[in-house]
Amino acid sequence: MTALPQTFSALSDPVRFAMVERLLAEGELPAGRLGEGFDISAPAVSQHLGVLREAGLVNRRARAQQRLYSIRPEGLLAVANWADEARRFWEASLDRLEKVLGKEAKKNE
Amino acid sequence: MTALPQTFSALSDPVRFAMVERLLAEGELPAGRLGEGFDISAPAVSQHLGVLREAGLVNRRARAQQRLYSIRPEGLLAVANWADEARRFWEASLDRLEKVLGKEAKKNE
DNA sequence: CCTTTAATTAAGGCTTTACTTAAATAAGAG
DNA sequence: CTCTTATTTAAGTAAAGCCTTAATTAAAGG
Repeated sequence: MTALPQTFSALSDPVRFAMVERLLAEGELPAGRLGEGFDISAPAVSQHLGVLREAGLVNRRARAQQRLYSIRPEGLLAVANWADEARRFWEASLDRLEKVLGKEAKKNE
Repeated sequence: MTALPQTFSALSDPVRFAMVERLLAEGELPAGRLGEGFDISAPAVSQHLGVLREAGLVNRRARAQQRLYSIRPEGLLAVANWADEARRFWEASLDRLEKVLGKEAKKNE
């Protein structure tokens, strides 16, 4: 049900990851500006943005010839929630481990 | 320095993602059991686990012929921290947006 | 020892991904 | 209209990813 692997796939490319970070830090930006600093062609930039859009990580709207991209919180929220849930799991594991260690300690008293 | 794209890449495959979830839910498991239910060969399982290990998401230890895998919290913690930081960014964006909307509302009073 | 069990490494094939250049679309400027 | 600006779509290529079978490593059991 959760399309998390697709979200992770979109974020697994360094260029796309940097684009997302840039959008987080600077807010809405046109495709052109999002391509700055990467030394790849404009079509490559457009294709990367297409992947992010497909994964539900960004919104797009038109302003004249520009296409303005912005973060779509839902996608990142899904990541945050999953990672948080994961943390609860391993904290539970640590608790179980502590209990075991506690018993071991008692044994050695 | 954050190798987050590599972490995301490791989690972008449905098989590996499921393996991580299984390790979270059940704790340490041998390679053989982690391959159950996927209809892929043992080498494929081993290669997936190699990717997870390379990305710092799992630990491995030996017990007889078995190789026992378990979650390495640091990797997932990095994801959780990043997603959390990201949330703060877009919440800040929303605050900015609300301020603008507030001004608009006053205009229309 | 020899066999079984568990997993890995090696080698090769097929598919997907990330890039390129060229062509197309679309809006504003002259 | 025509030209420029911004971006996308199309088509092709090289690299990376995931899988397979075969061979290898390593420990345990008879």
